[in-house]
Amino acid sequence: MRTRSPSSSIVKSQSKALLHARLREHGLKLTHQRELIAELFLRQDHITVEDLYREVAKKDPSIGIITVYRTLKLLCQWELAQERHFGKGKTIYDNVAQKAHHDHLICTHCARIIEFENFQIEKFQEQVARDHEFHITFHKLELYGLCKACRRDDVRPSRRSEHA
Amino acid sequence: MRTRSPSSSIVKSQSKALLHARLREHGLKLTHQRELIAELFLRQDHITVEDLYREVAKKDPSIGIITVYRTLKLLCQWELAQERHFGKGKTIYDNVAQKAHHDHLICTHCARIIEFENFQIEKFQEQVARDHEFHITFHKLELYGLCKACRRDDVRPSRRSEHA
DNA sequence: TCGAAATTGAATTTAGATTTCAAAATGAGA
DNA sequence: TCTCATTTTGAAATCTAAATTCAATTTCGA
Ligand SMILES: [Mn+2]
Ligand SMILES: [Mn+2]
Ligand SMILES: [Zn+2]
Ligand SMILES: [Zn+2]
Repeated sequence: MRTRSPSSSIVKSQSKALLHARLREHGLKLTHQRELIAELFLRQDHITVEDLYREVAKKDPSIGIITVYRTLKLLCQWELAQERHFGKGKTIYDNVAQKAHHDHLICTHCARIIEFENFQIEKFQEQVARDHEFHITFHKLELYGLCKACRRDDVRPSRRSEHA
Repeated sequence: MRTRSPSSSIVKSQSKALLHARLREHGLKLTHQRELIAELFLRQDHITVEDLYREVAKKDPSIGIITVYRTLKLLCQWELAQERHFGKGKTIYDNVAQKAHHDHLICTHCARIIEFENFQIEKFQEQVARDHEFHITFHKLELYGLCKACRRDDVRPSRRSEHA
């Protein structure tokens, strides 16, 4: 992980300004729903619609999950978010507002997601593409397995079940 | 692509023997539905349930798509098939009966899938894992872009629409 | 403040996949 | 070859994530 999310109050003011700017650019309206959803989304790294909806509902239970879907779609269009499909489950939205391209290590035991980038891998990807006269526009590299914490747990099988 | 599917008649007899052996091992019954579905599946590289169902229906329209789902699930359990989720669309079933691990180049224009393997990339993946004290159990590397044919077409925009 | 235009939330729909269940088939043993 | 317990099948129903529809509400520039 290269970038760390800045402190909550900075995120809050920055994300509000960012959101307002993007909305104006596109002739869209600033609603309190969009404001809250974007603020909570931009405060974290990776989240599902369901989980973000739950967070949103804590602050304003009148907001519908469908508005969460729609707001995340907007954030994707503006490249503040990116859809990810790890495993076969629900879509995970990656907060890429302060991040460059990166790939992921995904723990199949506790669902932790670790970000990384490796330029050597990317160079060999280009080599593979050249060999096949292929032109890469984007790529996904996902490494699944056990994170540091879950590897430790593995030697104590009794603790396995306390993980998601 | 390292392995090429052998000629149809060899595949047919081989796949029937293979299927029969696996079914016996697991105390399951050899039905003509399973025989046809497996034979047609093992004859190609990558296919969706829908497309395989269409192939099956040409030979025996009485077979239900649900049996195609169920048979592919069996083939996956026996590691003759593997589910892949390219893009966000339907599941693609990869015929891995004669293949070792490999990754994919996916053309976003014509949907062509090219298989490759690159040991240097895999080595750097292990390096990344070591850096994060992570233990990789499996991975996915997908390179999206334009294949050789579609790059050529791109300089003649009028031909674009003839592709899927 | 007004009012056109955008946005919202609930209900409905879609799409892919899974589950349920009665009828049909398979195949081991007689 | 016949019997019959067990497995398998196909259709329909169900499930889940996500998209669409639409009347009511909100936003924001004039
Ligand atoms: Mn990420
Ligand atoms: Mn493949
Ligand atoms: Zn873990
Ligand atoms: Zn192509």
